Amino acid sequence: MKTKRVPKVTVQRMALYVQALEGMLQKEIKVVSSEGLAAACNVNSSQIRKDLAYFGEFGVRGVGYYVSDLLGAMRAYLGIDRVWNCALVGVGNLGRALLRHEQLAQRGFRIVAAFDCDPFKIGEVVAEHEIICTRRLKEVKEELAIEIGMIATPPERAQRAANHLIEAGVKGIINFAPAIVSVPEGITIDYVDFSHSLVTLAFQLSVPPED
Amino acid sequence: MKTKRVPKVTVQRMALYVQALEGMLQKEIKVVSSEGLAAACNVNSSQIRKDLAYFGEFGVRGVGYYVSDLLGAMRAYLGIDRVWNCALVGVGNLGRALLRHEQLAQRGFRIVAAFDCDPFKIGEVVAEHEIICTRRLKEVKEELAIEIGMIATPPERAQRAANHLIEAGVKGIINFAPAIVSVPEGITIDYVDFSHSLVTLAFQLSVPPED
DNA sequence: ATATGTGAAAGTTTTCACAGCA
DNA sequence: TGCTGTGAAAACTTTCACATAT
Repeated sequence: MKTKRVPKVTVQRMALYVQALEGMLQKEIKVVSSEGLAAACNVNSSQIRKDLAYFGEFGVRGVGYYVSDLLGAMRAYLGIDRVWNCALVGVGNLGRALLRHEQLAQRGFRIVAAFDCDPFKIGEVVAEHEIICTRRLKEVKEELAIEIGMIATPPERAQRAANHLIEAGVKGIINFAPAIVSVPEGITIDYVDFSHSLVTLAFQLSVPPED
Repeated sequence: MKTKRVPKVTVQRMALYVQALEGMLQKEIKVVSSEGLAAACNVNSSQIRKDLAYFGEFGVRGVGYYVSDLLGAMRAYLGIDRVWNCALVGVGNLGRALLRHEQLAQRGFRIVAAFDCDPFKIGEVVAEHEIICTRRLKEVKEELAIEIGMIATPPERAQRAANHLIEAGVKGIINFAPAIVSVPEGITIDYVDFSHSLVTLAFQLSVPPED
C-alpha cells in the first residue's frame, strides 16, 4: 500500500464505484472484475485498478474483487462507514428538498438541525425538524455534534452562512448556493452548483459534434 | 484564436468566471485584470488567460478586460446567451425545488414542462406547471421545442426516464438521480449527485490534515 | 508602466502493456 | 488460464516566464 496524496478525481470516482457496487450487492453479484466494474461506471478498467491501489490491494489475481469485501473496505477508507451529523443553513425550496431527501440519510449523511434567519420561518416544522434561528448555530452544533454544514441560502447570504458555520467550529461545508465563498485555511468547502452543470451541458450542445 | 477542443475543466471554470463577472457588473466594476478575476475565483491568473485563449482574445494589454464585453463574449461562446427550454422528469421533493428555483430560469434554463408517471400526481399544478404523464413526452417535446432533460426521479427509474427523453429526441440530459445511466453515442449526459460531493467531503475530513 | 497572450517547463492523470500470482 | 497490480509511456493540465502590445 502506498501513502501518497489521493487525487480528488480518484475520490470522486470512488463514490461512483461505491454506487455501482451497491447495485451489484443488491443483485447478489458476488465477484466482479475491474473490467466489469469499469463497464458499469463507464470508466477504463486500469483506471479502477490504479484508483484502488491508492488505498490497498483488494483483489484476487485471476478472480477479481469480492463485491461485499471491496465495498466494506472502500466505505472504511472513504470515511463513509459511519454517520455524519449535518446542519442545514437556509430552509428555502432546495433546503426543504434536502431535508426530505431519503438518499442522503440512507448514506449516512443525517441532517440533524435546520437553521434560517427569517423570523417567519423560525419555529416552523419541516420533515420533523423545527427550524432554528441561525444565531443558535454554535450552541446547537456542540449539543448535536455537527461536523458538516450545508448551505442552501440565497447567494447573497451564502458567505454569512459560511461564517456562522466556521465560527461554530464546523470544518467541512458543502455549498449549494450559487456564490463563491471564501474560507480560511483548514476549512474544506465543496460546491454543488446546478447552473454550472447546466452551462457545461449547454456548451456541449452548442459545439458542433466533431467527426 | 485557436480551434482546439476545449477541455471540460476549462468550461467548468468558465461558468465560475461568468458568475464572478456578473457580481462585478452589479458592483459597477468596469475593468478587471486576470489577477483580479483570479482572486475572486480562487484560481491562478495564468489559468484564466489560458482558459480564455481557447475562445479568443478579449483583453487589452496593459489594461485588462472590460467586464461587460468579456461577459457578453463568454456567454456567447458558452451558448448561454439564449433561453434553453428544459423538461423535468420526476416531480418529487427535488423536482419541486427545481421547478421553483428562480436562479435557473434567470440564467436562461427554463423548465417548460414537468413530467411524472405517478397517476396521483398527474394533473396537479406545481409552480404554475401542470404535471404531465411521462408518456406524452415526445408530443410535448415537439410542441415546446425542448432541448434539455432534467432527471429527478428515484434512482431505479432514472434509466427509464432517460430512455423516454432520448426517444423523444432530447440530446442533452442532466441527471440528479443517484444512478448511473447509459446513453447512446451522440447524447450528452451530466451528473449532479449530492451524495458524491458529500463523500468527497467526508473523505477530506477523515484524512488527517497533512503538514 | 502594466497586463495580456503564449511557448516551453513542470506537474498530474490516464492509458498501455506485461510481470506476477491464484 | 485469467485477472490483478504496477512500472513506463502517452496524454493532458497547470504554472512559469517573458515577448508583445497599448
